[in-house]
Amino acid sequence: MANDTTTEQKILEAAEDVFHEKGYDGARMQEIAEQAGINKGLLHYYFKTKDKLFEAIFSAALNRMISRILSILELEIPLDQKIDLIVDQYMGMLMKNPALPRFVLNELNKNPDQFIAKHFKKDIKDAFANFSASVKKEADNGTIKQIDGHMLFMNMISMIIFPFIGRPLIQVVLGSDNAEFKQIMLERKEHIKKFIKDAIRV
Amino acid sequence: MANDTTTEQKILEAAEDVFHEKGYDGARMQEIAEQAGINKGLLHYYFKTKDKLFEAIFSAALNRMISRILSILELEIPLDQKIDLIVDQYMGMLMKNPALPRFVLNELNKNPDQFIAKHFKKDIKDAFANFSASVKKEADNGTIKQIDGHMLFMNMISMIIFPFIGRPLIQVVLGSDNAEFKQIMLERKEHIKKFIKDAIRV
DNA sequence: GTCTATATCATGATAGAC
DNA sequence: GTCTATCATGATATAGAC
Repeated sequence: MANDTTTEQKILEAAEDVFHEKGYDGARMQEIAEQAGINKGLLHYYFKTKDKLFEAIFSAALNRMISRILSILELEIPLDQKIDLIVDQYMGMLMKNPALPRFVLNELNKNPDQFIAKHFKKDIKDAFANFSASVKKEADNGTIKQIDGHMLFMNMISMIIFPFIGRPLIQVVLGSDNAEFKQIMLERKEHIKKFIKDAIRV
Repeated sequence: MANDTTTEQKILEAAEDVFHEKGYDGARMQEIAEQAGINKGLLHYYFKTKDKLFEAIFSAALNRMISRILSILELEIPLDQKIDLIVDQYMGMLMKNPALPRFVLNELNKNPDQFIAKHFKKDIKDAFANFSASVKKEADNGTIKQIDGHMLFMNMISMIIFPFIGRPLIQVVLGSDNAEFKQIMLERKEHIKKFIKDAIRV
C-alpha cells in the first residue's frame, strides 16, 4: 500500500505526539492507539506496558535534547563561534520540536533519577567543565569580560529554551498566533547571539 | 487546640502542594486528603469536584505569577530601576515558590483559554506596551542601545524563570544539591542585572 | 462537619478468536 | 499480527450514619 511505515513506527510516532503533548500522566493508551490507527490490544502486543512505551519515547527525547549540545560544547573552537553554533542549532532543533523541552524537563522533574541511569551525567559535567574553561581562557586573555562560565551558559540556554515553555504566556503578550511565533523565534536567533556578545564584550 | 487553621485552609494548602508538584493529571484527591489530615469524603464536602479544587489553586497561582510583575511594569520609573525591581522581586518570589512557573505554564499550555476568561489578557498587553515604550524612549535618548522591547523582556524573564523549570538539568550540570542551588539563585540575581545592563549599554 | 461504605466510571492490561 | 471482548484496578464522586 501507499503507506509502507511499519506498525511499530506508526505506534512510536503516535506515542511521541501524545506523550510530548500531554505528558506521562495525561497520555492515554487509547488515544495513542487511535492516532496510530490501531487498537489498544495491538498496542499492548508491541509494547507490553505503558511504562515500556513511555521509556522508549522518553529516552529518545532526552537524547535529542542533550546530545547535540554536548557535542558542540566539546568542540575546540573559539567561544564566539561556539555560542553561534549553540544558538543556531539548538533553536533550529526546538523549532522542529517545540514541545520537547517541556516534556523532558517535566518528566525529569518527576523522576530525576532517570538521568543517572542514562550515563549522561558524566558527559554533561565534562562538557560544561570544558565550556567554563574556554570562557575563563578568553576572559584571562582580555577578549571578553570576566564572567562565570556556568552563569553564561545558563543565560544562553534560558533565552533559547524558555520561550518554547512559556509560549502560552508569550503569545498573549505579543498577541501573536502560531505563524507569528515561529517568525519571532527565527528573528530571535540573531537577537540572542548579539545580546550575549554585547553583554560579554570588554 | 494548638493548630487553629480552618479545615478549608488545610485543604487549600495541601492541594497547593500536591497540584504544584504533580500537576492536575498527576494529582490524587486521596493524597490531598491525606496531606490535609482528613479523608476523601470531607474533601468533596468542601470542594465538590477535583476540577473546582484545582480551579481555586490554579487561579491563585496564575495571579501570583503575573500580578506583581504587571504592577512593576506599569511604574513610571527609569528603565534600569525597573529591571532591578523585576529581577529582585520576581526571583525572590520564585525562590519562595520554586514549583510555581512549571505548574502554571504547564496547565496554561494544556488549556490556553484559562487566560482569556481571567481578564488578564488586556492588562498584560497594556503593561508590555508600556515597557516597550520606555525601552524605545531610552534608546532614542541614547542612554541604551536600540533594542526591541519585547525581546529584552523575553530575555530577562527567561533568565529569571528558566533555572527553576530546568532545575533537574542544572543541578546535574552544576553538581549541586538543593542548598547550593538556592545559593546560586541568590548570586544569580546580581548576575542577571549586570548581564542585562552590559548587553544594553551603549 | 466528619467519617465509612459504596456506586460509578475510566483506564491499563489480558484472553482468545481469526 | 490484528481484532473484540473482558478483567482488574484505581480514582472520582455520592450516600448515609454519627
